[in-house]
Amino acid sequence: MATLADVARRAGVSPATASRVINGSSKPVANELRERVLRAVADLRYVPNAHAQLLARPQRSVVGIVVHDVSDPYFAEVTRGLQRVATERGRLLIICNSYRDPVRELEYVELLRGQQVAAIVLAGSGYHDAGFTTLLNEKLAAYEATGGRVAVIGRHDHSGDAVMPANATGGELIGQELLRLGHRRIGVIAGPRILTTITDRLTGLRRALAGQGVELPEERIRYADFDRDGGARATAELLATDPAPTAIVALNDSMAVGALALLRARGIRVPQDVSVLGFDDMPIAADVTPALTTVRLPLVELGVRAMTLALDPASGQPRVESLPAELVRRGSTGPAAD
Amino acid sequence: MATLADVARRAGVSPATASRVINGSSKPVANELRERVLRAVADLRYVPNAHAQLLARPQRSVVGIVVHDVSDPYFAEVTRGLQRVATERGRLLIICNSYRDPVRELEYVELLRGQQVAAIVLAGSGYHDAGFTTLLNEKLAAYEATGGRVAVIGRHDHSGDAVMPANATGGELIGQELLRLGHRRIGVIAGPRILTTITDRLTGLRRALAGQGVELPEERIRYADFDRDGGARATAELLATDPAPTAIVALNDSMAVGALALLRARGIRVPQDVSVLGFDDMPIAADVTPALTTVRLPLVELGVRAMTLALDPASGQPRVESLPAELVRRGSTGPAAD
DNA sequence: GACAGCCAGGCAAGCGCATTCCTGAGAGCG
DNA sequence: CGCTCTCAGGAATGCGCTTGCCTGGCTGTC
Repeated sequence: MATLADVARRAGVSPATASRVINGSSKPVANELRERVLRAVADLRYVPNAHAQLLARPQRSVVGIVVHDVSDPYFAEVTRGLQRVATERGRLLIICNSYRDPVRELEYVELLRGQQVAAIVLAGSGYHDAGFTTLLNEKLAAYEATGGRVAVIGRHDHSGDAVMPANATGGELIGQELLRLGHRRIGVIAGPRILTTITDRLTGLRRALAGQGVELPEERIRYADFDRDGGARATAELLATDPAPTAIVALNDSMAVGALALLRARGIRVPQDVSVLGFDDMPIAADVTPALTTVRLPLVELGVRAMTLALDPASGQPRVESLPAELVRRGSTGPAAD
Repeated sequence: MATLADVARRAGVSPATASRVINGSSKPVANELRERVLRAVADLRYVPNAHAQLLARPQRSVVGIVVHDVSDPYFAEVTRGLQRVATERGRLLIICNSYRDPVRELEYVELLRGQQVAAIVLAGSGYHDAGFTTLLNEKLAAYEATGGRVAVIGRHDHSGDAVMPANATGGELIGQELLRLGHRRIGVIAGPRILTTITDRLTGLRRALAGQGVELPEERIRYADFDRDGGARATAELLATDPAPTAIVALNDSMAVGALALLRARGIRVPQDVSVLGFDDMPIAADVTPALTTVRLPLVELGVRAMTLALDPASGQPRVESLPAELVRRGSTGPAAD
């Protein structure tokens, strides 16, 4: 790799001068020298060593984000928002997938810290694990103590800047809609127990139902993998309960799609025999059949806000922005069967 | 940020010793000193400055990938494969989205080069743009000249290691299936004209059809945005041609989903009135209604192979691996209407 | 008891760059 | 013509770290 010194030698100038013309320093350089340097840069295909630059002048321009899984549509959308703002502001993005593994999440925070990133955005649910939370906050605090910025999306486990989707409210909206349609036997596909997002959504749902005296017994809650197949499996289990639920609530859309697929395979009609509801309103939700009734979360906006928070100068106290949830009625829900 | 020197001072040793215990150097260090250093590291929450490390010992451990758009399901899957291998081998991944902009792609290659990444993987279609191709190859060559490794997925514009999905074969498979079902008036939703992937798929399709004397006139090919809405718009245009096509081939699944949505909105039955075919077999393809007949590309495998190629030591000559395409028949296709 | 051999740990160089400080040459003025 | 002021460009330093090399104290052997 060609170095600054190579460029300088070829141009017949000192490295200092070469550096100045390459960086457009305020210090004036004679036109002839400038051109010689530029030509040498082109000839040598010189690209500055970013590590050396960062060592010499520690300005942090990279932002790290830790998401559960970019290929999950939820995070794909959130990431799109994060990316948009980062790019607009000329920041490079390092995307790390934790695959919902708290240990890996911790490792990535450490790694990002070593990379001297300007900010870290943690996107996705927190974990019900006090030990983990303590450790995470310690690491985050150490990072912030050195000027690093942190923003989180949808998690309670960090007390700094955060943008929060209305998970509980979304749960309530679903509960109200179910009651309106006369459902009282409700099955829930809940995703991994360890995620706080799940608890939040479940709590909202429970609250709404309890208002009308409807219970959510533990046997009608299935903790499944957060994807399509997890949803299908959980649906099969719920159908095996007796009496079977008249409505199935999946706590994200991927699992709802799995539920739809299994019901179709079993010849069970949606919504005539059973209603299905999702959560998130991921892009494909309107395109499955029947189209999915779900709770819309402003996914891209979550990312946009979080990155904005992370990149704006730190304010004295933590800023928490709440983003609304909204019920989207589509074809997968109808009046209770009995 | 605490530095190595801080740690050394606190432990009462030299920076050299501290470095050695932290890196687990082969050189032995007395147990007592080792413990003192470890304690200092913990107390100070010391994390080595990755840039300084990379400067001092230029071992490149991060890999950069440039994709068109991670939130596109196609690339989400490919990225999953890339990520898997990178993680297994302990490499950090920098993901850059070019959003199908050649200029941005060039910029990212440059940036990744400056980051001293060990390898660059370019995923996604090349461009019909000779100027761009030349520039790209120049930059890539300069990068490889300094020991950088390059692998590409599904593009012809670089002569090094590559893994190629069978785009043309996939097009042929679709053509054959169409002929088998008796379709002769075929509309194509083609995605951006500038992408070589589109041309490849189109060429295969044309070849199969030409075998039976079926033509693909230019007015039945719509060059649309590569997403759902682009597919819907293009479908509306194709329906306006007279006589309307009996089958619509979308050159990726997202556009096919858009086609399905528009047809449903217009009350046109699939496959009775018109057949619809997609390309890629993205995860959701089986869950739309009717389920999408499409060409399956081993998306995750593409990523796995490419990253493997990129991380394995360079061989003398370029290695090109071809991955097969396979037709997946589902509910969206049927015999021609007339 | 003296010397060779060995090993833990420190010293210092250098990775590639930005930047401060200094030098030397030219311009301007008396 | 000589002096001072100005400014372009170069020398040198340091960012945080790794590592080759050297030192000093120890053990072992004859």
